[in-house]
Amino acid sequence: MSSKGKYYITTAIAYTSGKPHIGNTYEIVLADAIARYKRQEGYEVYFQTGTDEHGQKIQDKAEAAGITPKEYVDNVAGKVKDIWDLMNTSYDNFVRTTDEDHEKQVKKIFKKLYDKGDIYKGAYEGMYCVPCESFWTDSQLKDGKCPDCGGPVSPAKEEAYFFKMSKYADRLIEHINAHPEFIQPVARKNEMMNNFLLPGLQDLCVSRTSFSWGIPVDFDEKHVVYVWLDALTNYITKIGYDADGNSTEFFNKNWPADLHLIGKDIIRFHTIYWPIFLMALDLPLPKQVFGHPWLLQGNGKMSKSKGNVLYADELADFFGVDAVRYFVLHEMPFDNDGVISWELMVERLNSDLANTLGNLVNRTISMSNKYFNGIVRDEGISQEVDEDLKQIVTGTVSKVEAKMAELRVADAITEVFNLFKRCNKYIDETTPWILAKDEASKPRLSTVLYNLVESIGIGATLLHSFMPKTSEKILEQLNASQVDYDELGTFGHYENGKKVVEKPEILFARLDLEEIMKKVEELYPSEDVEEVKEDEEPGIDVEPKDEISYDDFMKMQFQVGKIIECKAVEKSKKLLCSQVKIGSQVKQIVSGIRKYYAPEEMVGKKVMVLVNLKPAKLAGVLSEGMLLCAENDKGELALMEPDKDMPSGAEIC
RNA sequence: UGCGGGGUGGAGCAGUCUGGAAGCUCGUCGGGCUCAUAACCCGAAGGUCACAGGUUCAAAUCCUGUCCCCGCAACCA
Repeated sequence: MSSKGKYYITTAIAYTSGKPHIGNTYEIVLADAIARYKRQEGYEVYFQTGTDEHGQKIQDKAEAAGITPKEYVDNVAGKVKDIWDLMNTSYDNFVRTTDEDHEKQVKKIFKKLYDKGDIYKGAYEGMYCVPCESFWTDSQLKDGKCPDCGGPVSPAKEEAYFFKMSKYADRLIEHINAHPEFIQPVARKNEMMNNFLLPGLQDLCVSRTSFSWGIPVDFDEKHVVYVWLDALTNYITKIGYDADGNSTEFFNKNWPADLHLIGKDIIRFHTIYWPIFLMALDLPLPKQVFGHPWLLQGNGKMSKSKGNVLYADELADFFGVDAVRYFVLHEMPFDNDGVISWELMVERLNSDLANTLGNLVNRTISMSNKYFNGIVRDEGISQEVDEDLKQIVTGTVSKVEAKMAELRVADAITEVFNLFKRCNKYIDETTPWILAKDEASKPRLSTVLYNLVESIGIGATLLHSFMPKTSEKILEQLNASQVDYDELGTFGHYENGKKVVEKPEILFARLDLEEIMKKVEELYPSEDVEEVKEDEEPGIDVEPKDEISYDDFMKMQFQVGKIIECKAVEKSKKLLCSQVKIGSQVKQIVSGIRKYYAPEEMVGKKVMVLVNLKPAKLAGVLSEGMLLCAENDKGELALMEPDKDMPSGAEIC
């Protein structure tokens, strides 16, 4: 097979702040499916992935763990790589932003852009919180205090380097308009244009002095290169780019990238900042950036604090690697977030993998053994019904190809499974068990089984990009080899007279949902705490605050307030504005409880009020106090009402 | 409130750009079959395509307005 040219594909590099969950893993599997398919098609594929290892967060985490940042990222990068390997992903290069060659080039790139005048030294201005070492804009401040720690902030300036984004904006707008395929899915294009490009780009801060775990700016060592210029450049540095003009042959061959596969949250950085960096370096832009949707967990977003994070390795323990690959590849909508849960996994595995595919292979091999001792031979006794089968089977490759060209991987898999479904139907149409009863129809039966084996062989070949191990297992059992890609549109590759394996191996055993759920609960005992309602309430823990003195406590005035009027704040989704009678006076208090209380039901309630809180405006409405609420771990709120009736104004102490 | 996404048979989605017989998967019900992992095959029920106007011979699709949901952002004192 002659080469169709090069294909350079990358994933985003994973941030090494912790072990990647199934949502992160989805990206590498998706990239792998595309890479494998392109290879099968005959492209010379280069597939790069890796880890992003600098930044404050990592420095902090390492410090907390009492190890050096490098030790910390070595550990996490190892975990990332282990999961990528477990998922059987065929990357060619696993890069790390702490690699020496990368760091060297980033320094050079920074210098080059500085010399060119695209990077200039300026100052980052804003309100600064000393303990948090963070800058905040006025709008980020909470009541004039640091939103993180609530401490005081003061105006400050931090010296920083900036990149002149605006200089290249027009060129980028032109490029995006001229290349509608550049940003995928297309809907994202308008988002980028309307939100960022057309209103005018702000210069981007590309250095920091507030932490040290990064690549130093080599002509100004107290600065480190800030994330994007460090991370994005891996796409060029790690294939041989040299800022001094001595880039390798390999780089010249592979750049520009054919596809950057990334999450939808970082589309902006890949379709605006990255192209502009490349323009500044006089390099061509990547051909396509695809921002894939998110994989979410059934009951809400995956989050570590909720303890409902799914990890690829745990899923693989239950279902096997290829089943997990199948799920994430097939169940993700093209431009909508997808959902994963144990229940859905079991359902897909049973209906698609066990029933449709596994059972098909199993029954075909069983029949071959039963009727012909495993020998597969086309006796040339064709009937009309064969034609439709052959047409579907040989037509699948072009359908898959069309879907893959649009990166619609889920649809491509569906096409492959349609082939298998057609085979199941063919068995019913030809009723081999009836043919077997009559010696005279044995030749026909032989042809039927040949057609099945051949069809499954073609299907298994097409399945290889998505489920490589399963594909190999099927071919092994058929005693067949992969059909050459260019031959997939024709029928009759299986060599007459070959023998399938004697005992078919179950590819995917049907699973019992209840059993799986039982095991899941054993694995996550914390989860069934929620299930057991009858038992004593587990209670929740919150972040402890610093001890306060009795004087501190006495500074706060709590009173019973009676809500005499309440309405929704129009400009807001969350806020209610209440008139609260406290003794003889009436205060207006705004609270973010609209989700839990209707304005009508608020009226008449007697609630606990923090009275002497400094008034502030919320959504433009003045609020002169705070209605106190209890909050559970889901963030649901409940007002505090006195246990016995108390007059408004009664002090709470 | 701003930006974005969405509202299509019980569930999850496609179809909307480029109007032209409402489709897929799962589930449910009925039937068939027995080679196979209680699987496979066939059939059926079930939808005012959020709502209201408009354009058109024709609208899920185009235009106008409204309602609801989700994410992000601002305010959740």
